[in-house]
Amino acid sequence: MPQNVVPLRTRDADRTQQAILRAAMAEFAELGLGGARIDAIAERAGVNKRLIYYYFAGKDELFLAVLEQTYADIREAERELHLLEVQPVQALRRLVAFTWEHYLAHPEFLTLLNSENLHRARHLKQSARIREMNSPLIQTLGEVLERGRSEGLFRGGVDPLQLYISIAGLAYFYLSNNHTLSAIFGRDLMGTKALNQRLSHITDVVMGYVLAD
Amino acid sequence: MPQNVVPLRTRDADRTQQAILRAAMAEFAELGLGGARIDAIAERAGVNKRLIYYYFAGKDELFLAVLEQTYADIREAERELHLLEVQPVQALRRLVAFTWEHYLAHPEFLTLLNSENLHRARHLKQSARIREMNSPLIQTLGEVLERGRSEGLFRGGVDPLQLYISIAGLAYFYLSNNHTLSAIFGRDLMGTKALNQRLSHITDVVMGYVLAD
DNA sequence: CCCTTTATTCACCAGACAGTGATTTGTTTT
DNA sequence: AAAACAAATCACTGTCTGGTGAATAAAGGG
Repeated sequence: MPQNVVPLRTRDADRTQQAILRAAMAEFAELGLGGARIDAIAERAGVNKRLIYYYFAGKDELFLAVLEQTYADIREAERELHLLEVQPVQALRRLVAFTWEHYLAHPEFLTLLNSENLHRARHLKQSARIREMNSPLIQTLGEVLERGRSEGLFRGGVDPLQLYISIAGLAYFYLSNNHTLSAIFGRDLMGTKALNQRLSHITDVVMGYVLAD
Repeated sequence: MPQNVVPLRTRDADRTQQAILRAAMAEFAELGLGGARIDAIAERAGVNKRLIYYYFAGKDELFLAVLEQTYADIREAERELHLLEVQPVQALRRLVAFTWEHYLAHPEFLTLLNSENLHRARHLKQSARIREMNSPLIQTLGEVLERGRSEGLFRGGVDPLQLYISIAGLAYFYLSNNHTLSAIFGRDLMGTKALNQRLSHITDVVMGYVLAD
């Protein structure tokens, strides 16, 4: 019987680090940076607490590692968009739907960002890695807008960063604040039908703004 | 010399409670519910810590009291809008500007809401007071939209709640996430010029969507 | 002026929490 | 198989933190 080339190991630095990172992401997303507990992360990961300090220096460094991982995931997904390979109108619709669906599928991203903003982005500002991951999305969106304008489809003078922030905000606020919104307005916002209506509304808002009259 | 009708008192339940509430609002807004410290609130308020437990039962109850105060303030401000006394187009522009300016002037509202949503609105859900403060704004907005439609100015089929959430989201996301956004995109978002551009953009987005072609 | 009520202070606690030095145990190298 | 290294465990700590029981002092009423 041939032995595995990579034998099952009882100790595995990679596996342990991944377990810590995943556990930390869940803990930070649920409770925020302030509410998260290092002991809880260790328990979630099934790992001795000391290892968190062995692989990551401390709580703040661990939080930054989680943020970096989350941004890497989003950049990875953005790369699959291929906005320049379709018509401008379709490209914009695709960007709206992608943003909506990504936030919907990754609610932890929303709460992690909220935490980081509460702390005035002090972790992000220290991160060279995230600055290197600089997204080409804004520039791509600028090209889409310019192409649509030259074809007479879109209005001119649209700042791509403003539009990007608007698309994100239209999705983000609804999903991030759904608990207080539905508590106050007494309407279910997270059912399948409501979610579809929201995506449809967001798309209408964005297209209504961008399309030439 | 006539004695003051309301003499200067060294003890004053009202004044103490207000001081605690204000201090708590600042502390919760800066650090979130998890990061806020009762001792720090007592110190900010210049009040013995024990009084926090005397007037408010505990940390969670104090947080709820702050939330209720914040909502009361916003309802108060909304009452000054008089959306039904002006033309539909002007009414909508006024609502957009009001929302933007209120968030800008009250950044604590944004972080308090983020905290409450992190906790799945568990404080708000317990609050009878906030449910009583039910905002007539959505209904008013519905009337504005209907009036505009009947005059042929606005498109039909606009859900007032969806639109309200969109207006809020367009303002909220930009202001609440400005730290991470400017860290990532390397652009100042909080200068006077940038803020004016944002309000202008938001207004364009909303009007572009609502106005009939 | 005393008595009741209410606002405020004081001293304290039990558990939680981030972080660490020393040690053991498994894996790889020689 | 022994030495060298890396991964994981153990035992512990100083401080912080939300919360509380009891004492004290000011206001107000009769």
